[in-house]
Parts: sequence; C-alpha cells; structure tokens
Amino acid sequence: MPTISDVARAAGVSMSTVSYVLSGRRPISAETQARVKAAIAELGYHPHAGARALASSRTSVLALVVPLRVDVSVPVIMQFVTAVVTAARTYNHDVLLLTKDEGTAGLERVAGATMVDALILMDVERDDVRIPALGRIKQPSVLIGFPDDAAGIACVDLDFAATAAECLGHLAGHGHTRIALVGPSPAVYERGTTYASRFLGGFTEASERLGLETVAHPCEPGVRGVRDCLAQIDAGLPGVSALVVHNEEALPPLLEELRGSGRRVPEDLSIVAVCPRDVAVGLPVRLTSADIPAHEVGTIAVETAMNLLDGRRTPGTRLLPPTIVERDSCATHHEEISASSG
Amino acid sequence: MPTISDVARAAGVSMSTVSYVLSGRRPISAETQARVKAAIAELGYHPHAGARALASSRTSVLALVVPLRVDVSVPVIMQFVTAVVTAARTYNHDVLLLTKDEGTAGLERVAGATMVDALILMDVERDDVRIPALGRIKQPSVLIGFPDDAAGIACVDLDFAATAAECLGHLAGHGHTRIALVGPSPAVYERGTTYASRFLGGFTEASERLGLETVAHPCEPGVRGVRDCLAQIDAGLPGVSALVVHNEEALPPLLEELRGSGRRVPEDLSIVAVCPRDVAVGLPVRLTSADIPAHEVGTIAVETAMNLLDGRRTPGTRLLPPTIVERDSCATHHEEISASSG
DNA sequence: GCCGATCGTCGAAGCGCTTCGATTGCGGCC
DNA sequence: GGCCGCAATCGAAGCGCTTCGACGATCGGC
Repeated sequence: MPTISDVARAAGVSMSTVSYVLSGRRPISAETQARVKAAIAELGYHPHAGARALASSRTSVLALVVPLRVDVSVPVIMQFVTAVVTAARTYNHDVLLLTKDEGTAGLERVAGATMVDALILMDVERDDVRIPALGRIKQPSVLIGFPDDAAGIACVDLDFAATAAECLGHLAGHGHTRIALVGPSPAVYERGTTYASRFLGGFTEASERLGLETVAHPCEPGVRGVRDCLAQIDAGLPGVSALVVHNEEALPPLLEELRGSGRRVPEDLSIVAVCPRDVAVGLPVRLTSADIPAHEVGTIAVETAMNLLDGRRTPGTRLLPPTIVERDSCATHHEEISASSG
Repeated sequence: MPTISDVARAAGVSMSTVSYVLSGRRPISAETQARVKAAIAELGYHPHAGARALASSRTSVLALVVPLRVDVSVPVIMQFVTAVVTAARTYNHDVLLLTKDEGTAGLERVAGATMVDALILMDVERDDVRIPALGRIKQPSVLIGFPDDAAGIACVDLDFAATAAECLGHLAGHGHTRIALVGPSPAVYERGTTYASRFLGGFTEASERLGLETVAHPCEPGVRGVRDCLAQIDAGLPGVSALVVHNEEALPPLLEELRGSGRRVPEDLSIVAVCPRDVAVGLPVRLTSADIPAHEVGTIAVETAMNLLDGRRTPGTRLLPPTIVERDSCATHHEEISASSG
C-alpha cells in the first residue's frame, strides 16, 4: 500500500502538496496537479481512511440505524436504505449499518469512537429512548419519522396527516360517504410509531371536516387479521363503499379475501392504498394509491445530514406532501347501487 | 472527547498501560486494571476508531455488499443482512454497507482506504467481475453464493443441487411421478446467478435418477408470469401432479391463480417450495418447503471471515445441507385420481 | 545471599494524514 | 527601484492509538 509520501516522492513534491491536490483546499498549479495525479494513478494510491479521520476528524461515513424485525414491510425499509446509501455516495460517503435493537449502545459506540460523521435513524417512536442519547453525541443526526417532541431535531417524513386527508378527499370526490380505514397492525400503534397515529389523526380530522361517516380499525397481519378487520368494519359501518388501506402487508390478503367473498374492486368497494408505487401496481388490481416516497425521504435525510455537517442550519422538520396516483381501484359511488347493510 | 492519555492521567498510569488493559495483550495487575477501568467509565472514554485503525491496521468493520434491485426477493436479502450484522456484532465488528451496483469500484475503495478488515459479498454470479478484483485486495473475503471458479475463495451457500434432489425425493416418496419445476425468472438465469442453475442441475439429475417425468420452466414475476408458466407446464407435461417452486415471489400469485382455476392444493396439485420458513407459513396454504437458511449462511460467512482474519485456514467451500419441513401442501398421489390431460 | 526469570509498567517511536505558518518567486504599484 | 501582495509550495507539528524494547521489583533455586 503506497502512502502519501510515496506519492509525494514520485511526483517530486511535498506531502502537503499532495494533500492539497486531493482536498483542493489550497491552489496548486495545473502542472503540479497533473504530476501528482499521475503519480497517484500509477501507484494506485488510496488515502488511509483511519489516518485521514485521525488528522481531520472527518470519516466520510454515515451511520444508518434500521429496524430489524418490525411490523413495517421489509421492502419499504429496503427502499429507504437504498435511497440513503445511494444519496450518501453522491456525497462521497459510505454507510455503516446499525440495527435499532442495539438501542442506545450502538449510537454511543459509533459516535464515541468517531466512526461516523452523522447519524440517520429510521423507525422513530413517540417517546424514543434514542432521542435523548442523540443529545449526548457530538455528531449531528437526522430522523426519518417523527417523535413526539421534535424540537431542535432534524426530521424528514411523509406528511401522513395530509396523506390521510388527501385519500379521504379523493374518495369523497368520487361520491363516497361511508369510508373505513384499514390501519397498521395494533402492534404498530402500541409501539408508538407516530406515522400510524398521525395518519389516524388526519383521517379523523378530515372525516369530520368533509362530513363523512367513517370507522378506523387496525389490522393484524395475515389472512385472519384481514378477515377480522373486514368483519369489524362491516359491523361498525354497514354499507361501507370505500376503504383507505394504510398497511402494505394487508393488501394482498385483503384483495384475495374480497375476491373470495365476491366483492369486486372497484365496483362494489373502492380502495385507496398508502404504499410504494411498485406494490400498488404489482397487485391483481392496480391500486389507486398515495405514494410512500422512500427515495425522496432518504435522499433528503442525507442532504440534511450534509448540511448539518457543513454548519448550515436547516429547517428542523420536513414533511413531504402526499401524491395520489389514480389507478383502477376507485369507482364513482352512486347511492342506490350499494344500499346494502351488513 | 477524552483521549487515552486523559484516562492514563486519571488512573495514574501510562498510556501504554491503559492500552494493555483494553487489549489484554500484556498482563496488568488486578488493582491497576480496576483503576483504569474506573477512569474509563468515569470519563466516558471511547477509543478513537481512526487512531486505532492507523496504529493497529485493524478497523473492526466488515464490508457487506448487497444486491439492490434484483430479482431475488427483498425479504430474503434482508434476512442475510440481518444475520451478517448480528453475527458481526458478536465479534465486535460493525458493518459497512456497499451496493453491488458500485461494482468493483466500491470494493477497491473500501479495501484501498483500509476502511474494513474483510468483505462479504452477496449475489455472486457465474463469472462475477468482482472475483478478480478480490485478488487485488489485501483483505480477505467471503462469498455468499458460488461463482464458476470458486478455487481458493471462501464460499458459503445452501446446497441447491441437493435441495432440488431432496424436493423431488420428497414428492416421489408421496407417489408423484410427473413433476414440474417453477424456476426463478429468466433474468436470474441470464444474469448467471448460479443458485438457479445449480438447482436446475440437481433437479434434472435427480429426476433421471428417480425415473420421474419432469419439466422445468422459469417464471416471470407477477400474475401474468405465473399464468404463462403454468400454461407451459400443462402443455409440456400433461397430468402434472406436483410442483417444485424455486421462486418466492411467484408463490402468492401462483396460489391465487391455482385457486382461481379451481385446482386445489394439495388435493389436485402438490407443492414443495424453496423459501424462508416465514413465507412458507404465511401463505393461505402452509407450504411444505425447503428452508433457505439465511441466518445460518450469514453467520457462517462472518465466522469464516473472522477465521481468515486470524490467519486460520478454513474449508474453501461450505455447502449447507437442505432441510425439508413438511406442512400442508403435499398430498399422496394415486394414479387414477389425477388422470387428466391439459 | 546471589543470579536469572518473571511480572507489571513505562517511554517513545511510529501509523498516514491534514493543516497551519513560513518561504520563495513574481508582477504591479507608487 | 523598492515594496507589497499574491500564488504556489514546503516543513513540521500534531491527531490518538498500539507496540516494542527496557526497566525495576519480586521471587525461587542453589
């Protein structure tokens, strides 16, 4: 492994000149730059990350804390991860992968050891124990999600309240007045993952504002969960004509169950789902959906981290506006057609 | 951030003594150890990772190269990742996440910069360009998967050939003689991911050995892919009574399609799937399956990397034996019952 | 009662890099 | 024509840690 002084010797300059060519922090003449770069290429020189980190206290590594065994769909998590890693690379950073179940210890380890420049945390909970830990750390951090007290912390997420309102608005615009929410599994609410309650809050609020009749039920995973949830909905709101589904995992069994019981989508029941685009189009019925903009959220999280690193102040909170894409799961509702009761 | 010399001063010893307490490389008296540890705890000292890497040329970081947008199911990838991260932690290592689409550059970057101690690569292809790159790198590496020329490279994977044989054996044991393979999507074969061809090879070989009548077809993703694949199978092997499905993503639409066309599982058609346990039990019919031991593979990959780091020679290749778990998708076949033709 | 081993500890030399003065030419200005 | 200022480069001082050789003290053996 050649070192910077090998390069310097080969190029006939001093170590510091090589360093400045690499960092661009001081002007170096074009000819010298060329010689240095040639030497670097010829020797196959790579600066030693540890030495660099030691001297500059910059690591070019971002920590990403991902949830492991959670109730949120794995492909969605992976989309966030992909987005973060890709965005990080555009800033010449790599990503160190931590798991949420290491809790506070993982954060303190990588931060204390100066292994990373900044941290990005996914799956933030209402009263997340990791939030106070972030205060004890010298590196900046960005949350994907939203704790109860987001004061002074950079957060990025989809505006779930607005998304819920948008879904209801869309259905109301199609003449639906009796609408049910199929929510995430109860475990998600219990854990205090706030996207669930933010969505529910937006749903309730918009329901009142629009004068709709609605019910909301969480939905356990699996076929049985879906069946139970549908039963509760039918019992609580007879004649329901549309569903807002905020639960990716429930979608396949839900569609299957509806089909099995002879309810056609969208003729008998309209659906608006909240899910990534690809799951919306991958199902038997192409679903009208509010997109989960994982890529955008991940990218913004990294950008925010970089801004923080450069000392730029950034808006504490970024709530991305929802986008509803119309597909084949929403029909216009006419009162008489579905005047049934369950 | 306190440094080792702060700790030394606080404990009234020299820096080197602190270092030896931490590393255990030289004997230090119990009292001294106690004082040093107390000082460490009190000051909240964490060794600086960069400084440590510089002085010891050990980083305590493993690189993990994951495929991003591939045709292999995301949850399965995530299981490997989880296993690797968890196992790495038991060896006090962290994991740097690289994406396969960075290709050779990513490997060279992290290896050249001495950011990691060893590399673990997933989704290895027949003639993977990354293999030669590994030779130019000073760090050891472990493959999850199997290239054509595995000579001298540490590889870990499920024994897919044996798995295929086991699946056929299981079905043959239930009296089935006309069996079709629903393979991965054609893209997987084209990419040269060898697990597909190893499975197919094992399938063909066992089919002949057992005197079975079989066909094999790749299966495109989605409902249409499944439909086409089934049509081809019915045309090519009329009266087929069992399916071996080596394609997790196809399972849900496959079951749905069968149900839609009135073919019951297992009464009319038996199925053995190759997939992780949780997808096997999460479907409408609990599938008899050959497990994909992601956790075990990931763990062994990390162990192997650690052995390599410690200079221990390890068996170049680890092929894990298959395990078939019987569930509800396999029925005993009686000639007369399914004497139909398509 | 002396010698060599052994144990526990210290000091100092790096590891490879960044960065902050300092230094050297040079052209332009009064 | 001397001086100032700038552009381009160099030298050296660390950054925080590991590790090797050295050293004093203790101890058993003869």
